[in-house]
Amino acid sequence: MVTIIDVARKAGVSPKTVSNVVNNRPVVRPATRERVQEVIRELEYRPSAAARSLVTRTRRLIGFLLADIKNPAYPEMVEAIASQTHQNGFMLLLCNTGRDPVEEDHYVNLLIEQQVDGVIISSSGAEGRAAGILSRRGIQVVLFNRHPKVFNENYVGVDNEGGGYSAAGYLLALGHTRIAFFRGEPGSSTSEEREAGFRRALLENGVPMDDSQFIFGDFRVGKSREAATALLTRRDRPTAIFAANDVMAIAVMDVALRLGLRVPEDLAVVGFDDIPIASSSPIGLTTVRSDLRTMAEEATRLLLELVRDPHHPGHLNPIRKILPVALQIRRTSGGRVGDPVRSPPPPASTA
Amino acid sequence: MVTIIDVARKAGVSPKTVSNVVNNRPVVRPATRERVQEVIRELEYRPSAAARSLVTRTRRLIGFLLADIKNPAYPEMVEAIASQTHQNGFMLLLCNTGRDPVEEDHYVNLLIEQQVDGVIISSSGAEGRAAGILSRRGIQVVLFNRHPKVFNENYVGVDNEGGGYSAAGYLLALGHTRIAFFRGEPGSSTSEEREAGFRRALLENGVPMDDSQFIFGDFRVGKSREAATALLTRRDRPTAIFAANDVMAIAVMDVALRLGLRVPEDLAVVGFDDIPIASSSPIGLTTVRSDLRTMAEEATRLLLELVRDPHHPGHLNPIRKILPVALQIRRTSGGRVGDPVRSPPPPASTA
DNA sequence: CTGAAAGCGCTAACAC
DNA sequence: GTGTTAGCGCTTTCAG
Repeated sequence: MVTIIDVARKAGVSPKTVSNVVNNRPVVRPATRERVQEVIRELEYRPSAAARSLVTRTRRLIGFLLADIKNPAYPEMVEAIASQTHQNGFMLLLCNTGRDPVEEDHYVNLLIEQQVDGVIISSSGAEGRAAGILSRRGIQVVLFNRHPKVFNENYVGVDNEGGGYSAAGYLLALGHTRIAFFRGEPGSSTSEEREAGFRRALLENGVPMDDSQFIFGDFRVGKSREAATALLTRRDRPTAIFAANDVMAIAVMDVALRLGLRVPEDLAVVGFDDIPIASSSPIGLTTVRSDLRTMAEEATRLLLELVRDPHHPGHLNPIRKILPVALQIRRTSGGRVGDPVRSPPPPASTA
Repeated sequence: MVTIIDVARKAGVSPKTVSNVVNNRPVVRPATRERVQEVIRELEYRPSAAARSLVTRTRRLIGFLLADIKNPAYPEMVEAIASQTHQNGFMLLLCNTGRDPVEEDHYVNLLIEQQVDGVIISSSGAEGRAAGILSRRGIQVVLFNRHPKVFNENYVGVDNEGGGYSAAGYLLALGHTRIAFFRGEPGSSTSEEREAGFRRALLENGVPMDDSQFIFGDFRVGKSREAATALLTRRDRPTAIFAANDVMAIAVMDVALRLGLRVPEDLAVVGFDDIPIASSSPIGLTTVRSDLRTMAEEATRLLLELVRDPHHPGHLNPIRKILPVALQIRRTSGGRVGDPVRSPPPPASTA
């Protein structure tokens, strides 16, 4: 392995000078810098991150602790986080907990051992242990997208309550009164806030609710399909479903179609997130759009600021940044209930 | 920060003993081990990965260099890779190049500086520079899913040629003769191999081909939509399209529907990968299924073996593991060309 | 089985 | 501007 000493020797300077060159410190005479860089190129010298961080106590490493990368909402966010951390010279450690608290703890330990500079947390733990453990170790933390029941860390998310409210409001305006709500995992703040908005809309409109219309879908396909099947084969099945995320909404559509129900004529479906596939015409999902990319960028920017600036206000007073959402009306929400059935969707429209 | 010395002092042993305990070396007397572990818990000691790897020269870090995490085929694979690396005590550095060679080079440099133990490479560079640079540095490398034109590294992939052959064969058997092929990015081995299989099928069946039926879709939605629009508005538009991946196939469906074409009656569509959404009933995409999870697991296992075992045969004779694929017939490929139009898909079947 | 000393590759602090 | 010295936290010899 080529070390800084080898470079120094060959360039006829001290190791410190090489270090100064590598770190772009402007104290080196141009001629010297040039010579050193030449030797670096020749020897293909690459500084050891381990050695460097042992002394600087900064690893240039960011962790991303997330619940489930298979949720199609994530890749967009991962890309944004990756690209921004990379631009700033940091590398990204991906920690996919699979919603397993044991895995999460293991990841937290590894992140501490790696002495990462900061962690973006978007995992499930309703108790929020990870954030606490990490920040007590002096590791910067930003809660992202979801948050524990009570928390005192910086947080970037979207207006879930408002989104739930406008989705439900829209379905009510279309004349629906039997609307089911598809929950995510228990304890998930996103699901609970979306449900809160949903409930507020129904309450304000004097539409009665009962427990049977609140279903657990678990944010994933498998469980959602079971739950949807049970719901849609009931005699008093709802005329509309608002799912706490798009994955579940699409699972509901899937089940409905297989049961011979037409979407939206027999069942209106609304989701949340606006994942990429939602806008494709075979799906055409009406959904609450959250700007996943912007949210990810905001969170990353905030984290990097916290890492770099020890006097950042976020160190004293946790910042809570809530981004707006917007209802995207597409095909699956249909028209007014009781309207004459409109011309079917594209596949048959040319028949 | 609490160091190994603090623990040693408090436990009344030498640092070496603490080290032995931490690394589960069976040379410590149980009583001593117990006492040390107690102190570790009390002090919340976590060994510094930086310090450790400075001396052991192993970072317990794996890099994953990939072209575009937004391709829905990736999350499944990322999950498999992440879970397996994690189980083995490694962390995963995610390097999303966005198909940009400059970014790729930058990532390669960072991976070298981090002295990662190994890298799974699934990025675009047709020249395969990354793999060469890394392995010359003694970093283990496994090519994954795609590969450069010429290469001499371990490789895990699927039978793209065979998949292309059976997809095309199936469309031919249905009576199609005007079949377009949607290419991925130029130079991508997956796209080229799939095309090769497609061509072989047409050749063997004596179906003439001309350049106009080979279209660049670039593996992404935007470009694919443009290309599909151009193709489908031609007077002699094809009756079937085989896309080099599912994302492009769905983009084609999307465009077709918007143009008022029925899928599959007016246009049969076949994809490649079998991404999760492909099997949902609103999509129902006929596609060549590759077992993404198994492929990812094989690649990770091979890489970890190479990292751990300096005598692994893969160090001498590069291993090439090609996994089988299987055609998944669903809705979008339709029935025989010229057959009386069958009853439309579920949405209208109850009308 | 445990302890002492050396050193991994780098940078911070201080000389010059 | 540049060189020298010390030491980051750990593991690896090698003694005991």
